[in-house]
Amino acid sequence: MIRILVADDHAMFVDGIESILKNEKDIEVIGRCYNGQAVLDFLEQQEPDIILLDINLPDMTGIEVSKKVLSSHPSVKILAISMFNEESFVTEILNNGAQGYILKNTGREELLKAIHTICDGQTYFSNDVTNTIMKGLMKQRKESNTKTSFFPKISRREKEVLTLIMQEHTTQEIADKLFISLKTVESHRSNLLNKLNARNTAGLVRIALENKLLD
Amino acid sequence: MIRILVADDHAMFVDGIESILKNEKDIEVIGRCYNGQAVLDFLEQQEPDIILLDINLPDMTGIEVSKKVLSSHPSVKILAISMFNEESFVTEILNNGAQGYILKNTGREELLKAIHTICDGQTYFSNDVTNTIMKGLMKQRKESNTKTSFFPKISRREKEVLTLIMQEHTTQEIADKLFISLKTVESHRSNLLNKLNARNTAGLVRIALENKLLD
DNA sequence: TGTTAATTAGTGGTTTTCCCTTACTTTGTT
DNA sequence: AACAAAGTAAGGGAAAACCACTAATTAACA
Repeated sequence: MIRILVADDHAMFVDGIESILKNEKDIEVIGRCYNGQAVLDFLEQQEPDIILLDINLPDMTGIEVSKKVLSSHPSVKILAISMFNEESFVTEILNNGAQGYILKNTGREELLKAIHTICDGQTYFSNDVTNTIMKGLMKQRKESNTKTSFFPKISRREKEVLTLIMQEHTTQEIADKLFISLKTVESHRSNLLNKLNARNTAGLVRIALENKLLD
Repeated sequence: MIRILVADDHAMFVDGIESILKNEKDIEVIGRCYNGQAVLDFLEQQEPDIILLDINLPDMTGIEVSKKVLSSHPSVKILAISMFNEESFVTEILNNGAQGYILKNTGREELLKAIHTICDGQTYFSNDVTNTIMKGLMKQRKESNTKTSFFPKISRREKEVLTLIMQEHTTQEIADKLFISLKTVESHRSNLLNKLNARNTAGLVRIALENKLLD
């Protein structure tokens, strides 16, 4: 028997879910919650196998709920449900412990399939969601390519200096390694700050990493 | 008519693909290549609609081939094919322009579906592959949670200071923002250097970004 | 209710980084 | 070849970061 807790602030939707699930012999809805706090309170009393968790609850986001639930009850499985097929939502909640993600327009068949799959310890995502994720993966490429071109070109020497800066070497150490004067390295640093629009070393390192200027 | 170039160093496999495709009226195999350079040479003469690209070619990786092909022929679509359902391979080639990724144990039906889908400008991934990606997405979380534990815990205040450091603020500015003394911020900086095992600001920022200590 | 960890702040000094300016050299373009 | 633009190289002086040490107050937690 799979014991399920439904967490969603729209009563109508919760009813819909329940009416779908009550015909299933091996599934039992053991509770319903209309906000995040109610979920946490419920877990103090009983532990369900799966939580059907809407990611847009009134008091806290599904991500917060997921985090808190798993830190106190790590064996509980979470199936995220949402109106929105938004890449940021999906990745966020997956990175915070959800075993699956389905959309609210999901039909009866798919809902049952998702529940059983997750109960078996596997993961489940509806097709729309996987498509979104995949597109997101590929979008990264285009964005990083266009972003990179915003910066002026970094010269060979500047790249060497920047690499050594990121390896935590001081200006003096870099000068010794490159067999040039301390003052020359300082010039390169200064030019790097201008080119990358950074105020100091912290910005230099951050911008270099965020834009993958080295490699 | 969809014009296809098959690139794989295993002749047997290329034969198999061709025998599947020759029964299709709307698909024509216009060439076969046994290494990456041959693909680039072929494109000088003719431009296919889709390249079925093995990611393990003898002379260069599928990623390199994909990069070069798309920089000179951006309208060509690439369907990556591989023996291995390895997350790193998949994400790598998706970030370098492939429109799809299927495994070599893929059947006739799925191959044709993938070709048609990609030809329509959409993307296609076999189910095994999407599962792998999704698992990878979730693994990030676990790994980062365990990796993080290598470092001593960073306190709330230290986190605030670190955030402001990464935003290129000076110690004085941070002190003003947090309404504490310059010397206090210096203490926090010093503690951060110790905790994260960094020699200077550069290391602080790099380690913080590489290990996603903030968010 | 202790004990530990965090936050705060100080003295006083050293090292490192940053800014502004000046040359000389390389590179690319007309 | 001529010229501009960019790269490389340095100097002095100011600002910022780092270091070692001490130490009081507060929060966390078992």
